[in-house]
Amino acid sequence: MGRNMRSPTLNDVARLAGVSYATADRVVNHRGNVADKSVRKVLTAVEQLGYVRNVAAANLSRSRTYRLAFLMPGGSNPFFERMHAHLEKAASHLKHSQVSINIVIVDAFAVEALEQAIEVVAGADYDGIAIVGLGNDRLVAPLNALRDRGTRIVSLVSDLPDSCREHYVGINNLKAGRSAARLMGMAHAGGPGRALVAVGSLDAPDHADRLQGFRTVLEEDFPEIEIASVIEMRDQSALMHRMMMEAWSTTEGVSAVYNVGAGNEGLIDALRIMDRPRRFCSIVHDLIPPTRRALEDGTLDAAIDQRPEIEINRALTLLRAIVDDLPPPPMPELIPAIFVRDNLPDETV
Amino acid sequence: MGRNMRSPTLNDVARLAGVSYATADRVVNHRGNVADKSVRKVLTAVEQLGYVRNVAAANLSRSRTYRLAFLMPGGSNPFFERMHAHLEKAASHLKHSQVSINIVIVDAFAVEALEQAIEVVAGADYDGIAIVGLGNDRLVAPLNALRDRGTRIVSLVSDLPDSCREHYVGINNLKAGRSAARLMGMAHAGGPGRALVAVGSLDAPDHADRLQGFRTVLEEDFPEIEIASVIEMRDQSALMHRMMMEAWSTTEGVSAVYNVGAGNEGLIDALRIMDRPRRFCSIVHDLIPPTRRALEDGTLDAAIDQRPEIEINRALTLLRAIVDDLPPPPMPELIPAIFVRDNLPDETV
DNA sequence: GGCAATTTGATTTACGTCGATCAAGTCAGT
DNA sequence: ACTGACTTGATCGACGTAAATCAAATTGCC
Repeated sequence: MGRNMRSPTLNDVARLAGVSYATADRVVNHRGNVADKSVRKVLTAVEQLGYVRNVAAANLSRSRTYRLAFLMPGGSNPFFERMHAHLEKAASHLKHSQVSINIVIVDAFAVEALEQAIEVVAGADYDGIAIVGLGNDRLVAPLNALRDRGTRIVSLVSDLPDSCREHYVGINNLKAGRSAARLMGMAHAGGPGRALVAVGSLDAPDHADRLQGFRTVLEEDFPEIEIASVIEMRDQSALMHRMMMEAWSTTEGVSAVYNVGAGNEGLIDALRIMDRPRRFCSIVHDLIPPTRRALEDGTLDAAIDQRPEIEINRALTLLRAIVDDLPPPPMPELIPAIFVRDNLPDETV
Repeated sequence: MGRNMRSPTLNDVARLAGVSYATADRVVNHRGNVADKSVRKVLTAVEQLGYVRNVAAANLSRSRTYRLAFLMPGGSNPFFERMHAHLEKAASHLKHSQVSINIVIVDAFAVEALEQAIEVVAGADYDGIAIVGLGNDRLVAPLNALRDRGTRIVSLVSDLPDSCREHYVGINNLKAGRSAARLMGMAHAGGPGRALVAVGSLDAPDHADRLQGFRTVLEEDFPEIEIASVIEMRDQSALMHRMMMEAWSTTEGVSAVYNVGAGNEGLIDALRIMDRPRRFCSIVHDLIPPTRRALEDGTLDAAIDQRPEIEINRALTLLRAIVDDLPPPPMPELIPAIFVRDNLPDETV
């Protein structure tokens, strides 16, 4: 523990290894054409000194810029709008750290569109990309091609096939669904109940996971709560409104509602009209302006949220780290956040 | 939006301003001895080009090292143990970004000890420090002295007097207490209830805030739930156990328990012994091994957590940013996390 | 108009790395 | 011992900034 612990430089390594700077450089930068004996000497010296290359100096030297792209759904989805907004903010902040970020809009749920987008970015020589993924095998080939051209890949919100990305930035949707069920169970205080469940698409792995988690916990721990019906709609707010009203009028004794996917606006409007009993529990996903307002006025009891801003930040730190060939900084697991009326963030979300 | 938008250098600024590099440097680095006219010309050019100095190059040039210190309670508190553990991890990761971190252990709740510690670090010429604060005016003078010596200050977990720090990294404890009440209310499903509340010290502003938030929500939204008694103990686990058993046997119809502070081990042991009714709600703060186990086996219903690892990470990014005189990156508000049995992180916490 | 003080320009070194180049060295096989 | 292939050493010029020096130019003041 010396006083002025200057970190060792590559020069120090070369000197200790008894080789020239050039040779040490050849080793650490994998330039090849080095005798095994020298490689060993250099690696030993690296180990011994605890040398890590000074990334700032390295990037300065090669005037490195981080060229990143984010492939994600756009348009009318308020969740992704929130994500975009934060990404823009982060991008303008990082502009002065030589990071440039392109946002590539992709149609939601559409494998072909995503496949196509991947091929487009493959031509643009990005250093790293973040993809809101789909668990479809058609993506494996183009993604591997991308990787072979030197582009690093992380998946965001929804995972890709394991082999295609270096990290997944998102929550465990099984846990999210389980948590919803737990809250709903708590809200029934041991009493019986009937729940209406709405889901965007059961093809989407995240929705399927949530529903499965939800089911499991109800069965295991709250058998007196029954799932009256699972309504599938492709995140359509208007459809949600209609079907919810219908289910409400045709189903007896509904005590709870859980929306696995999007389309919360329609659900909330329906809830406001419905003549709910005093003990009624409604749980949705994603904190967006309508759900926030509904939490505040008591129409909703809880919203499970992924904290998309945090996910964006993580994706960015991760991408920068892996582009630099550095181990990612220690970060605790992303947790499905449970929002109630009282722990909402101050900023208008 | 040109193709290869190289960021402008100080040389570009100087050229545009019609002065020499040396003069531009004098302006941006506040070295003085520059005519007002030149200052204005340079600043205009900076604005016009959107120049921001290349921090990597700057730090390389002056071989900058970030000397940071964390002043926080140590010893037997499992919450701070968790915090320490993560800080060590982060420190060893950042060692190779020229960041050195010293942890200074301070007695919890002790103003004199904190005051003394601040004076000690004042002699060590740190670039920045993070302090688990106390809202005491005795700290104002030494903290200002510190700041005048060029040390940047952020408060962590518990705030300092406003004027003494540049940022506060921590949750809003009012929201935390309110959330606890909301969950407890939900768990009573409109029925009546009596709650036992335990608190570490009402002098600690965070505990006081939590209790006040808790009270407010119960009064406003769940008037049928009554606070049977508020037991104050200085986070003593054994005392907690004893007093909880006593309160339990002397109070009729207790339906819920809320622990505002530490000492959860004692509470959990008591809960396990107590013959609780089927619908019973227990809520605590801080996810630590005992509370995690208690959530898993159903002894506890919810734990409100600050995510200390995230707080550490934020404090570190913030400190680095302000030491570099840069605006901090956009980060969403820290939210009291609600943990139930089902959204616990995988890692053993 | 002249002296001193202030302001400016020009230039240099250093920071640690990358990506080159070029000459010199080693070694195997013939 | 000679060729050709591989291996090494030495060195150089970026990258953008900090920090310093010294000489030159511009000011203010009487």
